[in-house]
Amino acid sequence: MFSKSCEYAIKAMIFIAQKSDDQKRVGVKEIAKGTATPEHFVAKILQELSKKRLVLSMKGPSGGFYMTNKELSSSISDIVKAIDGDGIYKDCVLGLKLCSEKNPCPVHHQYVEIKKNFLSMIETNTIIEFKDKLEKGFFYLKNE
Amino acid sequence: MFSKSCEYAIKAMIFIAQKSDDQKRVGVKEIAKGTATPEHFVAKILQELSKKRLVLSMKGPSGGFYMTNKELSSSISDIVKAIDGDGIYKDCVLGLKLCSEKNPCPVHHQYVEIKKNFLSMIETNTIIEFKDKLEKGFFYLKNE
DNA sequence: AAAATAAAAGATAAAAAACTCTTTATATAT
DNA sequence: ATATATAAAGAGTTTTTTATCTTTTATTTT
Repeated sequence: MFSKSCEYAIKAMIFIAQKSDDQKRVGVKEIAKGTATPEHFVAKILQELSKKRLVLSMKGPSGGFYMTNKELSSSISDIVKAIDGDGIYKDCVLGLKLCSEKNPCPVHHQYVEIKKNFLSMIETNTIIEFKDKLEKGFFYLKNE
Repeated sequence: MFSKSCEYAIKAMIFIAQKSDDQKRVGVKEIAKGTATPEHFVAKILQELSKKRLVLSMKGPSGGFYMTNKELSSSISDIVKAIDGDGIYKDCVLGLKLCSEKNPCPVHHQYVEIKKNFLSMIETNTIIEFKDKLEKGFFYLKNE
């Protein structure tokens, strides 16, 4: 579904949302440990997220990654598009190059509906909601 | 979503269903050309499908790949499981190792419903239906 | 200003996926 | 029987993804 990079990006962003605020930042080591991701690899991904302004960062002592309300309002979809691109939006599920409404693959019409729900899911779920729900104990992130 | 191998497998099986019957078989070259897939690569995948009895094959002159009613009743899901494994059935969409009903990731409950519809789609769509529908002109396969 | 800390950048390496080529085995047709 | 056609098997190669390591740059603290 999503690439490993993308999965790591989502987990890292949720983790940063938990642990940081305007005052407090989280370092790569802590993020890697807290999300069970390879440290150097997740560092690379964080660079990318930072460059695209999905997370903020500060160098130096007491530096690290953090998010403000703006970044916290990112959806899963925003992260997916930043890391994996928009393939999930436009590619045919069977991999046909020219599949479309006018030239549909055998499952195109059925898939349209399913995709709509899936995209809606990743678009409406934002990081800040995860943070809120997690704090209320509705969900668990660190389960691996 | 699916690997390239899996996409090629699905296309190849639909193509074989179109072009072959008990008497007539299709060769790798024709399959590759008819599905716009790399010849040697799709040959490899056909070996796998043949070993797992999703398609039948005969060596020698007038040999090639073919399917009987039994093979024609395979679903997309059968092909996916044969080539990509059952990850799509059991893996967490966010990549969490221990995500489950009891220990759900933030989108688990929403995804359950979407996944149900998706799996239903790939389980109920069988190769023989594609063949029938294609012959009736409802769909187009070779559009790339 | 100097030292320390932490991300950014860049280079490298390992693993997996995608793809190609060559040889072998098997069936058919002559 | 022999020649031929075709899939099976196996051994590469290339590309992409995943992962690691090193150096540089920016910031803070002392």
